[in-house]
Amino acid sequence: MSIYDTLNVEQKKAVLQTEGPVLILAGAGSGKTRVLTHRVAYLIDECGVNPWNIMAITFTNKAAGEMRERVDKIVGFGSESIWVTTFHSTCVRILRRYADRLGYSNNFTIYDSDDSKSVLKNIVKQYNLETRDLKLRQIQNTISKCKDNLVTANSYTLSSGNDFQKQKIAKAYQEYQISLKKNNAMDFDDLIMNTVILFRENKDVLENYQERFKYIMVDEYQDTNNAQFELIRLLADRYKNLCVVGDDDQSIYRFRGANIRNILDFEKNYPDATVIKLEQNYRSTQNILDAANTVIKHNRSRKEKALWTDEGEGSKVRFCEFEQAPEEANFIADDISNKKRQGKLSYSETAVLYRTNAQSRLIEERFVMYGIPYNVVGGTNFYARREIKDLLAYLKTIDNGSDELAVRRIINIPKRGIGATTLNKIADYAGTHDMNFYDAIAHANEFITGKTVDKLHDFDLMIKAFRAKQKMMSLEELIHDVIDVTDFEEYLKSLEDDDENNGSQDNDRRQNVQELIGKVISYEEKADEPTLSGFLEDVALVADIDNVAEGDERVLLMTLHSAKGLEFEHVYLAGLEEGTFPSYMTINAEDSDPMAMEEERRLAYVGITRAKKELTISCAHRRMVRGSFESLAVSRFVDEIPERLLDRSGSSVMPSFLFEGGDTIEDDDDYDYDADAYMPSSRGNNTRRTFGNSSGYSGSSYTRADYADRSYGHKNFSSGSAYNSAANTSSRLGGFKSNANDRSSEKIDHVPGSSIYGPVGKPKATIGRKPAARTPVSKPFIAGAASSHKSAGKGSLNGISKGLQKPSSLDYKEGDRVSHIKYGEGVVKSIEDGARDYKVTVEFDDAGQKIMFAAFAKLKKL
DNA sequence: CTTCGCGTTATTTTT
DNA sequence: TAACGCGAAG
Repeated sequence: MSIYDTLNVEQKKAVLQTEGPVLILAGAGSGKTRVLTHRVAYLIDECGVNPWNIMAITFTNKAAGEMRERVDKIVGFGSESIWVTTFHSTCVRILRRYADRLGYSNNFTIYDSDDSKSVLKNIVKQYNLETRDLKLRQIQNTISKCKDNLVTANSYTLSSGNDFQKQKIAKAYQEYQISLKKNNAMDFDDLIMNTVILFRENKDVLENYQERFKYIMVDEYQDTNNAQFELIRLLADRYKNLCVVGDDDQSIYRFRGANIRNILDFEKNYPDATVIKLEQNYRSTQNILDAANTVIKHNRSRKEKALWTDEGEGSKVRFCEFEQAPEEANFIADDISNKKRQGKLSYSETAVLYRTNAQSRLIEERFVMYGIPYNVVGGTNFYARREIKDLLAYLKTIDNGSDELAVRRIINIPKRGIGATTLNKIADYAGTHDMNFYDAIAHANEFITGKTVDKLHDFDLMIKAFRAKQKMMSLEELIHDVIDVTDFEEYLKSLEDDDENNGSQDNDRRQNVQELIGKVISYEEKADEPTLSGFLEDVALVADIDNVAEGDERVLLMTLHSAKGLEFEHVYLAGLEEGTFPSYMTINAEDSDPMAMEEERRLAYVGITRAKKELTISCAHRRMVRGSFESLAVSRFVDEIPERLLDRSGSSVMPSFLFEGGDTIEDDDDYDYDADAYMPSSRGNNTRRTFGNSSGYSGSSYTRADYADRSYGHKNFSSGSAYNSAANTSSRLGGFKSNANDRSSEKIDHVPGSSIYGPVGKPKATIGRKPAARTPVSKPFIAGAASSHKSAGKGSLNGISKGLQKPSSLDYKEGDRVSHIKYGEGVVKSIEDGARDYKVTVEFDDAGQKIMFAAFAKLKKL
């Protein structure tokens, strides 16, 4: 029996059809990766194709990595010479060889969207291009869209005609490209477009690659944009052995230029294409598939198909409605923790999906309270974090002096007293003397006087020293040296003080730096010939999802977009409300752009089909949206699921009378922390049911007494919870909280209209412990790097263990003399209770006054 | 040059 | 809500 006998009829057909264009319409969970890998094996083993001639393209490194792994397993020999990569890295590889043909040097840098935004910002400012109805963001989007469609700056300019707005954008586009070239940089979109241009203008290069890639496979084809389509078309033009795999129902990247017509019109572009539909699903239960099928049926632009399984019905899709968003979050945490305790679920097989990243916050808070370990995928990309970008800018400057953006970023980090005026002078000089920004610094004495010259000179010397050292050092040593020489620690400290002051607590910065070092180390281990440029390139093309470690005993929180391609036994789809999902942007644009709603629906389809065994959908009728409260109706996508598939018994909607009267929630900024004062519990007998339709209110059977009763249920919760922080427990007894770490006690009673929502005004009332910091305590990238190396952050620092780590007291107090490893001895001036840790102010004998975190400062009492 | 504080404003998804 | 930009003051 051969490996191909394990495939079903359609899958087999897809594997055996090796010649000519092939379109595989692979529904969610239909085993497309299996098909692709088997197809590769078949080409090599049975058709005698040289692995060298095979290319498989995906969108994310993660997908590429998985494919690579599986191909390696199934292909005996030579699998390493198959190109299994992403679109972007494919293009980088090609451009590294031939960028000179486009007037770039081959060691060009890659700009992420932040980088390109700041380049654009300068241009927009310089030429006064921003107006009331033309914002930077819009300009950036338009330029990006142009590139997705292979419209160059010149052709856009020609097409702008008399349109004033277009002319402005055209000017920005032109100048932007000039800047990029001057900086020897390409943005993400350039990578694709420039490769296409390279191919179009250099027949020899194109032919070279056409000969090489005789068999091309493209995964997630529904997400290709026009430039990617053209890239593939060119490459496959000679042999036409192009196999694309995708699912039009999972096309969710239109906003990024993906063109669903690429997959819908494949047969038009390749009339002799073989089309194969994979509809048997090996992932989910029939109920889940039915829900997905009926929802997606509401779309018009799609190829008819329906998923089925022979795995059986499974349980119904649970739909739970809540009055307030925090209740919803609480329900999810409670439900997961119950099921976990009963052995019905494993964290690693559980995910919470939502439409927007902002929604993770409430859920994280609850997870911390319940002690549920989790990872948040997405949000701010690791490499977009300030301290990481700063360090990378140093490395970029050392690597490639023509990257003005990088130089500008670090020239005054840490503060060196080099300000805007000086930067402008440097830029002017560079401009008039036709040299790049960094090189102009060496001529500072020609256009600047006084102390600033010395400062610039020092900076220049420092960079040059790094460059010299780089030749003798490993990358790891280099980055350590940069951190030492620049006193980066001190800089981080100042950042963390800021973090505290403005309430944002993105302060795992030190850990992030450790993480970056870990990535440097693992890069050096895995790369054949590690170079600084190589590292920077690796780093430029990673997405957050790439670092998600599987099998971690953690619940994953992520957006629906990030979840594509993944599967979990238990999936919680949160925030199914009109305005949240579908997003209000889409609803507003419904008339002018009906396709947007279809895309939103596909997103719902993606979400539903992530679930293997159990799907729980939830919504809240009121939710805080950018600072104010909004009332929201149940999402149309819920209504599109047939009633027979739904189990609505978990709902818990508060009666509307609680919101009547003068006590408007909008006025109360403590609301979101205090919501658990009325938190219902699905445990025990306290669960109430809401009957009737999705409006939620009409069927409510609550009374005031019920409500009080539910608050009582709250107490049950705390004693039975796995989370046993003293602070947390005490908060629930009799409505008083008495938290050792809190400065005051506030009464919380359960009477509607008074302080259910907490006292008005500052200081913020906190129940139990303080809410989770905005930034999750542990990040996916930690797991990623930790698995590859022994780097810091490896520990089991999930939300809760960190929460409990906080010492209940310090062994020193105000007025005590303490010693610090770096600053020597001093006197404690004050101790303040910060969100995560104590903030200690110390007046050092030599170093002066410093504010530091207790856990980090490791002060010793004398 | 740097810091602070105020007013404004923008809100989706991200390779 | 939070991030940003701007102007004024140190």
